[in-house]
Amino acid sequence: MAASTRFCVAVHILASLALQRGKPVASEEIAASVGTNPAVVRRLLSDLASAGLTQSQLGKGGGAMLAKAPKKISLLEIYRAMDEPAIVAPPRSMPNQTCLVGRNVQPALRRVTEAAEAAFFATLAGASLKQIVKDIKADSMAA
Amino acid sequence: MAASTRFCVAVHILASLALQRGKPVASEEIAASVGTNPAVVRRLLSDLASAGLTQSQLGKGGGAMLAKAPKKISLLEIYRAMDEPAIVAPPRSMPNQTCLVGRNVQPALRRVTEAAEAAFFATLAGASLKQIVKDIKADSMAA
DNA sequence: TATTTATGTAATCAGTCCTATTACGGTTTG
DNA sequence: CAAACCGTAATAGGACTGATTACATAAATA
Repeated sequence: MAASTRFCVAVHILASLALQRGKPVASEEIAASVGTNPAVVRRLLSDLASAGLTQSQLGKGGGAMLAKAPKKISLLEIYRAMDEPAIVAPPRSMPNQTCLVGRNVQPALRRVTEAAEAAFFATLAGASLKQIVKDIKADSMAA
Repeated sequence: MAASTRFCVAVHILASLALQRGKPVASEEIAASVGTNPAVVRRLLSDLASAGLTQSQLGKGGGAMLAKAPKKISLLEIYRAMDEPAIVAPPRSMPNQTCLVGRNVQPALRRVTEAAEAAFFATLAGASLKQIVKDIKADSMAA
């Protein structure tokens, strides 16, 4: 699978914005930190803005800014904004419905996987962008 | 992303074996229940055998069987046997190491994502193949 | 022993998704 | 009006999935 790296990059972007405290940051500047193309950053920023996490200022001197305080942005919100697919992907072809197992395995399994995904999300919900920013600063102190 | 469906299919396969109570089941028969190609089933079975969850009998009248009791097979073991990639994929290109954020975001983020993945795995570890089989039977009763 | 049935594995192919890149229209500042 | 910047679409290269075919090997059986 070519797994999506969007979530990690989105966190990187938001952390960069948080460290600028309201000053608009150009997509080109962010892209230089992430190590990717400005258009990629703008595309992610577009999704983050739709989710209400950022806002952009057009025109000269413009750029992206946080729309909420870092403390109020949970990692789950960021994850959701990326519209990632389910962690556990169901089979592509329909199982044989005339078979006892084929008819019932996937619903039975889904009950467990949904609980597991919920546990995953709950952990992300418990961490905020502020914590990430704090960790970034702490790492810089230690070095 | 073309997410992997291997885990769900593997559970389907193992549930089919569990319901046969030790009688070897041919890959063709399993494939008919799953709705896929026998070679796909054999490939998954190969991974499951490597993980010690199944064993195969070659030759005429052969097929696959469980190597352990359903009660002793957790969904986490099955998931691990599929060798799925990490749930949260790190960026492909290295962030700019001369930048405070670029240097430190990913390690900081990883601490949280590892905790989230651990929560996901813990839930899978708490469920066994036996439960799935029981649910399958229960569903058939209800219908 | 020859035949039949099955597994194990490799090779290939089409389809899908991801990221990078280019391009261009629209917006705001100066 | 010119410059800087965003928003979005289109395209291309790479990577991974699952389906399929093929074939060597192993075990049961007549």
